[in-house]
Amino acid sequence: MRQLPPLSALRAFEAAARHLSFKRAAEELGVTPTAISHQIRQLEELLGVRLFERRTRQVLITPEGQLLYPVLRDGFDAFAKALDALTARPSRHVLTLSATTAFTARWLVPRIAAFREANPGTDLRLHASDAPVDFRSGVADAAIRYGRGPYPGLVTEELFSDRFAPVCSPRLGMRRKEDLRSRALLHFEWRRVDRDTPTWRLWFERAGLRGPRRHGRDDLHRREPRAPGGARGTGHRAAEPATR
DNA sequence: GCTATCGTACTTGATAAGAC
DNA sequence: GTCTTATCAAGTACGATAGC
Repeated sequence: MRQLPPLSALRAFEAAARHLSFKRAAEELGVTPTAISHQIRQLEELLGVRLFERRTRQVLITPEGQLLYPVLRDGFDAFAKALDALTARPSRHVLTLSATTAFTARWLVPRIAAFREANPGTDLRLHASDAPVDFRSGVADAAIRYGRGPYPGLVTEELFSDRFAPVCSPRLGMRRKEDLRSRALLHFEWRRVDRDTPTWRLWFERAGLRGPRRHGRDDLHRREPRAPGGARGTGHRAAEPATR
C-alpha cells in the first residue's frame, strides 16, 4: 500500500515551485496564500525536509525541493492527460436514413456491416417507414423512396430503375402476349400518370396491341408507394441527401 | 446486526496582524 | 507586496450510543 502525503499538499507544492510564489500558486488553485503556506509546511513536516527557502517577499526552492518538483510536475501532467483522454469523446457523425420497410429489410440491412467498415466514423441509424418523409422534422437526413421526382427543395439521385414485364403462372396456359387482354391484371393506382408511367395501357401500346379489357372487380389494384416529402411519382427510386 | 443520531477530533481554508 | 503566525469557522471522519 502506498504511503503518500496528502494530494492537496503535493499539488500546492508543485504549483508554488512552478511559480516560485505562494501567491500565484494560490491564485491558480483558487485558495488563499495562507492555505498554500499551510499545505507546504505540512508537507515539509511530513517529509522531514525543507522544500522552500523563505526570504523576504520571495521563496526559493531548495535542492530537496528541486528533486521532488520534476517528479510531481510530470505526475500531474500525466494525470491531466489521462483525465483528458478519459473524458474526451470522439465526435461521430450520425446519419439517419429512411427507407421503406421492405427495402430496409431486404436490401439495406444486409449491407450495414459493409457500410460501417467503409465509414467507421459514421453511426448509421435506419428509419424504416413507408410514410412520406418530412425532412424539416429532422426524422431523417436522407431517404430512399420509390418515385420519379422531381421533389422541390430536395436533391435526388437515381439509385435503381425498374423493368416492367408481364409475369403469370404456366397453369394459366397463355402462349401469346395477346392472351393477356382476356385475363385479370394487377394494376398500380398511380397518382400521377403521364406518357411514361408504366401502366398496362403503355405496355400494350409498346407491344403493338390494343389496350386491355377492363375486368372491374376481377382486376387487382395496388396503391403506389409514396415518395419522399409527400411527393408522388413513378419510375425510379430516389435518395435525397439532407438539405438542412 | 443494521441504521440513524450525536459528540469529538481533525482537516482545511479564511481573516487579521505583523515581519521583512 | 509577499509571506508567516495566530485564531476562528466550517466541513469531514470516526467512534459511541440508541432504536428497530
